[in-house]
Amino acid sequence: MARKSGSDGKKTARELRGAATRLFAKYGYAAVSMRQIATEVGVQAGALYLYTPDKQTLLYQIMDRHMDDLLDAWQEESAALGDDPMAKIEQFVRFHIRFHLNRGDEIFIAYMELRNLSEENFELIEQKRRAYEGLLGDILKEGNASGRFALCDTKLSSYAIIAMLTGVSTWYKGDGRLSLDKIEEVYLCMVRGLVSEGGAKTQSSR
Amino acid sequence: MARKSGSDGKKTARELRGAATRLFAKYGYAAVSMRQIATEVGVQAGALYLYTPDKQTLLYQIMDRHMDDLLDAWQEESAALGDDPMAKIEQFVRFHIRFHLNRGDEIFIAYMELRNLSEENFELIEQKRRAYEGLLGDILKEGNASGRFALCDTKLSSYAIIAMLTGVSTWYKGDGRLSLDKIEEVYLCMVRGLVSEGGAKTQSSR
DNA sequence: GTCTATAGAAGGATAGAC
DNA sequence: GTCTATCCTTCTATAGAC
Repeated sequence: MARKSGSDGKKTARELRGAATRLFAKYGYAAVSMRQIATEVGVQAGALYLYTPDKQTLLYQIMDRHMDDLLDAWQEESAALGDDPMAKIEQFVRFHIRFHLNRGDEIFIAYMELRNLSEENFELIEQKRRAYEGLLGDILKEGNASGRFALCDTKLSSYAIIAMLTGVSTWYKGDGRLSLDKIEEVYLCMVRGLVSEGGAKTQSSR
Repeated sequence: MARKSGSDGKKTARELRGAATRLFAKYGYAAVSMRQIATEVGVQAGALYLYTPDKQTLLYQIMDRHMDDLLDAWQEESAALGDDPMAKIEQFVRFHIRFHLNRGDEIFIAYMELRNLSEENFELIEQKRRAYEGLLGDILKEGNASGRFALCDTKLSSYAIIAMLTGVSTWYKGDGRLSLDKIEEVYLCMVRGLVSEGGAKTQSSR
């Protein structure tokens, strides 16, 4: 793999993924052409195929890498946590908001472009998506079983929490009236209300 | 406007909107071709342009009609309501879930294809979308002002509630373990938890 | 490693026959 | 009101020069 001076394959590959991520998020996978991506990267369209076999694989790799990052980051973040379900869910809320706000483009793609994955690729991503949702589901189950939570419904509570947390990405603009800390605090407050329905309020450590 | 027997313009126009709605929801606006739509309708591609000036207008009309239906339906549904914010929000929750589950395709389009609207069309739709979200916002403001609710944050609560309610569309399949009634009940329960945080629980009339 | 050139398919939209 | 035929553009992906 001889390399000319002045060119850098690794860098171009990175820029390709970056450009594709930005453009897919902004205009949608189907609406973005390889030519557009090439222009953004600063190379000719044909040159892209040195770095990806096709457009579909480009989409899949963006989503797959995102899911891996997400799952790995939670592994790391949750390692030091004890057994208290309330502490766990608070950590999860903070984690989800923070992680997702830092990656607006990837999130958008992850939620909008599932249907543009090939059948096989969809299955692979869907599996990881379910694994992530299962993390929250497990916390809720534990909390409900131990009596720490009083859920309206375990499964639906997990859907509702994921939906409201992910929804932050749809309106958050870094320049608003609310700091990231304040947003986390408000969502913690709301999630506490959700998991404690019908029972005594448990004030957390925050 | 002479018309041959055996053909029916009104009917074809209706079928065009129906086919476009189904296909846009399933594959995405950008990924669907006019030829595909024509095949679904059962006419030739050229014939579509008797009923719509272009593809963009087709998308806009689907979304605009949907928003009008939504706003009109709430007008009707809320007309008989009194002043109690808790009664209002319960009605809103039921209404939103029921309305949206009956129109999975339109919802999907309304939330996924905003970015494929032209700039002017986007503004028009966005205006109606904000009007709808404002309905919930007003209920929350009233409830908070009267002390009936104890919200973590008025604006964010409305975002969170809309997000969790709309999220139902993403997992609901008419054949699941949960009936529509049960789903409404669970979401009512969760929303009560959300609006009553930190204060005494108010048991509603259900 | 990137370029130009191009194959080959498909797209939106229009014209004119019937 | 619908058809066939077609214009013109754009697309993904490949071939081969440098």
